[in-house]
Amino acid sequence: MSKVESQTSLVIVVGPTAVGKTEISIQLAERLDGEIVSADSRLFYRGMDIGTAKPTPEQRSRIHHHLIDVADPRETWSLSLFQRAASEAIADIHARGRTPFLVGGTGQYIHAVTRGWTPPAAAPDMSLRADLESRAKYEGYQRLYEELQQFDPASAKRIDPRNVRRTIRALEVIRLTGRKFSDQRGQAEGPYRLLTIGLTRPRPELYARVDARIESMFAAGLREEVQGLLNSGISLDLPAMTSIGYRECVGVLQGRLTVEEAKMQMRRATRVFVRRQANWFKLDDPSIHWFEVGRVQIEEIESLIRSFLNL
RNA sequence: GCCGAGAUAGCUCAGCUGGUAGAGCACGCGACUGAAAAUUGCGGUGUCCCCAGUUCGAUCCUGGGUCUCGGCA
Repeated sequence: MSKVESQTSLVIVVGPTAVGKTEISIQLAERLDGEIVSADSRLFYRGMDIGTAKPTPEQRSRIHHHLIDVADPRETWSLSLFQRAASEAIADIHARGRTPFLVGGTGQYIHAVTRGWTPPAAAPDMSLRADLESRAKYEGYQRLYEELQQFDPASAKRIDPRNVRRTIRALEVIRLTGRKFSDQRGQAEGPYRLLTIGLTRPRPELYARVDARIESMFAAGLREEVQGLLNSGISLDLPAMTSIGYRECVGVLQGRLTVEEAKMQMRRATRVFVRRQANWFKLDDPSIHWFEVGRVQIEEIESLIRSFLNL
């Protein structure tokens, strides 16, 4: 068996939020006997459906989706957990003779899978983080950063001094493992044979879709969904509750924001999000096959995938 | 109609009795290896409402206009 034949073929579908990934990827999976592995840091969580624009039950009945609704919102899922679960799901789909599609908007997670990242194995230590956070607050972020410079200059060079989050993570790994953070983050040969489909739309069109989607989220009961989470006693500083739409609705429910203000903040935050997502997948990346949604026929993408899969 | 206040970046506004401008947000670009829809770095934005005058020089001073917002009729 040649190396190529022994490698699992993986189709990636990327693109900004609201571009139309969900529907297009389902159609492609239907035509190509595929299953979808979600690469989205918010779709893990059960009970967060409206604000995350999760694929609907109807959509999910058409195609098997993996890594959706796999966690309680009170849990914290992470890059490493995702990476492991995604590899398993892909292997499982492949073993059953079907085609895995990795679809989602969380660029970091997709790179971790496709580029064979090996993140440092030290699991998050919340009390250590809280400790370091309070030091950053009372002694200043400079102190933490100086500490990082001292113990791991290579990491310090790659992290902005004021980026307390990343500084803390690096210090955490050093503290927990006794080794430098920079020595532990690796990148292996990616384990898959890849075809990356990028979906795009002109920014103004995308922004208009975002605005419309925000309206329909409220119409569909976003506030009630958030109220339900609050009723369950969820803590507001969990990652799940930092999601766009959720934090703003909390503001409304606590009387800090009007609905109009919340919508405006959501529009802004989502547009910023769109731009930041674009940092992970560039239009001039030669390894990505870009298609403008609305101007491309699904058959065109399908036939590209077919030839990749040798069908 | 009268009396006040104002007109500066896409928006909200700052601008020391004159030397052609600035902050937040927005917008654009970048970083990211167990919080990533998180966190964070960098960068443009302009007939300083119009016309005249004073001045070597007006966003700033003077006069006139236009418009906006208050208050009183």
